[in-house]
Amino acid sequence: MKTADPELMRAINRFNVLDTIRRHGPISRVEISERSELSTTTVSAITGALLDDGLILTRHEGDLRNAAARGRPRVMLELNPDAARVVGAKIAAHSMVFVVTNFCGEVLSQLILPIRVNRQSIAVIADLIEDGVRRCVVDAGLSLGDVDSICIGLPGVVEHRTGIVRSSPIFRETDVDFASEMTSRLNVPTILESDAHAIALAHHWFGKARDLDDMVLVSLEQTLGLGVLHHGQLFRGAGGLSHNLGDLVLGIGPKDIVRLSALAGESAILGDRPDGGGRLAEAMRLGRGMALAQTLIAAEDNTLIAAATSAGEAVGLAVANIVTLFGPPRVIIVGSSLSLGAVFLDSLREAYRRAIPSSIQTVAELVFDESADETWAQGAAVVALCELYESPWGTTGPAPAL
Amino acid sequence: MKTADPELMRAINRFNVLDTIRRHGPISRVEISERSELSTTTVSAITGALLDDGLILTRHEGDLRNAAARGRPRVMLELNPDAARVVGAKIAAHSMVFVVTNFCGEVLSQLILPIRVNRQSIAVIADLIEDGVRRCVVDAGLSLGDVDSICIGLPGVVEHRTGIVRSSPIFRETDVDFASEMTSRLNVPTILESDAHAIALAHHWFGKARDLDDMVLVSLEQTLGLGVLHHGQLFRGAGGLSHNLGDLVLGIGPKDIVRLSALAGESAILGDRPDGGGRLAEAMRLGRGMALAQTLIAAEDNTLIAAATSAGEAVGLAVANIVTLFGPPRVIIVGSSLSLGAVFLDSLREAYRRAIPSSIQTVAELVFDESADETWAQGAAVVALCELYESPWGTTGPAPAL
DNA sequence: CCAATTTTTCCCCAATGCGGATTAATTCAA
DNA sequence: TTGAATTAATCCGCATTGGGGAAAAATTGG
Repeated sequence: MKTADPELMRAINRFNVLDTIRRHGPISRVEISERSELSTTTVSAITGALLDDGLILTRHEGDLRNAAARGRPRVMLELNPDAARVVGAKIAAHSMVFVVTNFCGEVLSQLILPIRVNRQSIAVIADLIEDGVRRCVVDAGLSLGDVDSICIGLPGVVEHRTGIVRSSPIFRETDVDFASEMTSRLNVPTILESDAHAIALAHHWFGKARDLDDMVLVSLEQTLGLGVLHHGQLFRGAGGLSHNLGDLVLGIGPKDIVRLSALAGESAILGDRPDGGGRLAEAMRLGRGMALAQTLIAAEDNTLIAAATSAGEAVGLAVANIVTLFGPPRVIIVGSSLSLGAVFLDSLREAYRRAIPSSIQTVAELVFDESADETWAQGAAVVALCELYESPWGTTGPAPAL
Repeated sequence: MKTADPELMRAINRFNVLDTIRRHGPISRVEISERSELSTTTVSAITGALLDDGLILTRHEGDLRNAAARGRPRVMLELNPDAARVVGAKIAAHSMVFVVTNFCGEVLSQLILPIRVNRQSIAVIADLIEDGVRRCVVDAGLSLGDVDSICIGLPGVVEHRTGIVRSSPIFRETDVDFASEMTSRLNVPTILESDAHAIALAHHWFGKARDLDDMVLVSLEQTLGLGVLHHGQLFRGAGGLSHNLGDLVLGIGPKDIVRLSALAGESAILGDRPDGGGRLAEAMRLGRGMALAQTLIAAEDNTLIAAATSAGEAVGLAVANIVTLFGPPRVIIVGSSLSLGAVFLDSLREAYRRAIPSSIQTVAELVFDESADETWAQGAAVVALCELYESPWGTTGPAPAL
């Protein structure tokens, strides 16, 4: 258990104030005090320190109170966008996306590399990522020295705490200490996170969960991932494991176990087609599988429609089970499989409707979101920013260890 | 978000010290200091306050160091068993169990009432519980005034935070504010908890999870429940909901959804028998169903063996899915269904073995436990004690509000 | 009986958050 | 233009916390 010294107290309140400023745009000290339930004195002290550290800025306008406001006008505070820069990356089987963001999480530059990293050696993948990071940083008009932190989002089972990739569809090996590898290559603190966790946090900051501190996100990419937000924080299982949704068992067939990934994984939907496999296989290899599938479904490709339908059904059941376990007010479903379109979605919704127990029917709402590629990378950047927000920084406090 | 004042800091450290003393028996101040990473000065101050408050006792013996220990001997500290008394209750369909425990959670008296409360009105159930609590307290040689807190463990979906029973197989109504009802009846602070959460905490304090701060417990009673311990605390979903495992979907049949409760619920295993239903139905009504089932299985009742087998299979799959999601180091499985014996257990283990993904095959170990009835009630008592431990109490601090 | 050793406490310090008084910056009315 | 009213932000002093180092306490070994 963590010992509670004044330093911790400080860190907690400091983080709360900073987070309040981030969430509620330009905001006055009084309002921070109301929202955070800290006294105005304390807020003043903390914002003073944050100003000294250059993490926030004052702005003498934008007071939105009743125009007939008497008295001393409020000074609005907002994040200093230039207080830090981070790099976020999303590595998928057929593409890599990089973004550089400022302290607010706003994208300064982005780089999409449609490169197949699938099953390359670790060294090659690390090379490609290193290159992508460096290029994206240069595109933003910066150098690596200006970057405070890097976060790489990966599919699979990623141990955030230790920076080890337990297993990932894009790695041949397991238990790879990839965070250390990238940190020493780039000479910038680099952390890892599951791609599902990254996009979940992106939705909490910018997307469809801005208003919620509890929610669940299901990502349907090559790998099926899960992100659980609990009291505003990512719920990382014991030891910081991410969740690997594809391994969920949906039923037990006559001969073997039926897993979710076997019904709803990208390769399950698109692969193993008796006819016309050539084009689709080729598209899949290039990461364009879902786009082509959309076209084929529009052309009433019955094999594919059947696959999409059963995939939707499987995901609907899995989501219902997750809602049963976690009872979140909202479930956000993202990922490339959404582009399969109505066939998939209707099937998913219908299966969910049937599977969700009536007692919690109204608890959760389903939300679908087809995020752009860079949103995923932005999510990774947010993971990095979160750590910066919590770090001690600054002028005050005993050890400004940086 | 909670504001971090000195009071909170105090509360955290105080709780840590108290919890360390509870867990590690008679223990010296130095050792507390080592374990909690607080300075000896702070430990001394806190233990001083705890001694003043009468929550702990000194003992001038039992120093287990090297006998040839020089210097001032350590003074051992331990919980004061008489610092408080709580009542824990477990309400099931066919029986109620009450215990009175001391501050250590040791049972002072217990009362088992084999009464069917199933589907009685709320008022009648409340009457029965009130009576049970009063009797059990008297049995312990106490009066209600000596009781500091009461916790009632119930099957179903229980909102601990608000004290509302969302749905329970023993209640006809839903959304019952049962905590208020019992508090006003007994005039002692009364809280609720799901029975699965209660037994999970009991295992953390006294049972098979003493050594772990992360684990999952699956309870197989009339209702199928889940308790998740995360960093030493019960993981309560958003809003403090308990989990209702029985609603999990295991597959989708040709005509309808197949839920876990339909395969592994008590009534699913024992009910709907074409032959010999009379005796079993009668036994079930009296809550002796599982005991009789054990006998029948030993006598090679094939219908029942089949039911137990498929129930085990279903639970095995569900447990595998839960391990996939939470990745706990240990899963404890408890509940009356365990008494079905090897048929059930072997089937469960085999299904689990088949269903658990190979990547996390070694993460979790399965442990089975047939706890006595009073252990469940003791778990409820522990829930009550946990709240007492966290409450401010005492001589120090600004407001000794009691 | 004294030295050595170990535990526990005492004294003082730095840091924190808070309450009340004070200062700052503005609007409104005369 | 000036002063009163009003609201925001800060300053000062207080209580509380935990921590470090010195001192006291309680033993054992010679």
